[in-house]
Amino acid sequence: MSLPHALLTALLEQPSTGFELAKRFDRSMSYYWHATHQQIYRELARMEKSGQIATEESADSKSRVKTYYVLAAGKAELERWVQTPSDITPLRESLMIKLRADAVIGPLALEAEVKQRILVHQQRLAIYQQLEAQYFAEPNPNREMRLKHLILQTGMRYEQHCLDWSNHVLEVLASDL
Amino acid sequence: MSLPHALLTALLEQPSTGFELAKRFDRSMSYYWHATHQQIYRELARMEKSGQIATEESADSKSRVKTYYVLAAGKAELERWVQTPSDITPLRESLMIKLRADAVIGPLALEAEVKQRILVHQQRLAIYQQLEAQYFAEPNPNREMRLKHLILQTGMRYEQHCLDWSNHVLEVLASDL
DNA sequence: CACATCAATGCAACCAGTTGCACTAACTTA
DNA sequence: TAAGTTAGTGCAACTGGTTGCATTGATGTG
Repeated sequence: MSLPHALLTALLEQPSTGFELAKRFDRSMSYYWHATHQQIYRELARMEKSGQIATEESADSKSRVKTYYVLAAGKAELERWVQTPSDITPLRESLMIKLRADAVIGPLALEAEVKQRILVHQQRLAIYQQLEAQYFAEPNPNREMRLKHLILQTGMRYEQHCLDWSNHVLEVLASDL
Repeated sequence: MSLPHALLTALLEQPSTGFELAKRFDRSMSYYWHATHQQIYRELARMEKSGQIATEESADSKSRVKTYYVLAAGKAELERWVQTPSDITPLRESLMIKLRADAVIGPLALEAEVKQRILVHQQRLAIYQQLEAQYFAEPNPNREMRLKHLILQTGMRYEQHCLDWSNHVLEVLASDL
């Protein structure tokens, strides 16, 4: 289970409220680990109970806003987890099932869905390219920035992979007419 | 939710018992849609109740073995589903979280896990190549075989993509010493 | 001032996936 | 023939993820 560790990482970068975390997740992690705000709040409550994180007392006490930060136990847990190999997350790709169904019970007009995906992957790629230009223009980045750049490039590689594949599928489907 | 439709597809190819389905899933679908035998049995029971599949009466009635086959309603449902675009399944890649954690709290010896993954991807690729030689040697395949070959090639492309990426990560991590 | 919108947190119910165990029937081998 | 393995089905309990809704306070606008 990786969500708590993703949250620990995000909180180490920047102590935040649940709401801010949810937003940052959407922006910076949602393409390789998705979480809803509900999951995030539940997980934060659990982690607080187990002593991995704590809330900063807000200046005016009437506010409900909780800013979480990581305790030593939380950082230790993150280090432990990072160094424990985890299983490869199994793929879940419904389009493959559809392709197989199409193979078995005849042409079912999958082109439309593949074309739709091409648009989505192109959009994501464009967003990544923009992020890259925005955050990774620095000529001599430090280790942290080099690794974060690597993560972004991973996303770009993946989207490009999906694009290439989608175009290939369109060719194969077209050759079947 | 794709599991019922994956099962419908598999049952259209070949009426089977739950046990056989579980085995075939492991062999032919597990790399893009994983399911445990528990899920499969539960789902088969649901689909029987809703009239999409039925069980063949076994010759000697004392056997508990149930061979399922697809009813017209099941095939119709599969066709309907294939033609309804589904959302792209969000990625869940814990190694990315580990990389990000490594970027934030310093080197944590990720090389070992990446090297382990390289072995796994190589093994999978080897299995796929063997399957390709075994089932797709035919010079002029029909539409069904062309599409099934495409699905297998998708798996091979994906594993190759993961291999290339893993090697790239090793390089980046090594350049950080 | 009333109304809308956004920031922020959370409950409750549900659904999907996992784990562990238990059972029966057939076949296999010491 | 007793013990072990494999085929085959399934229950129960749990965890993780999703959906829908409710609440509160602040800020903005006709």
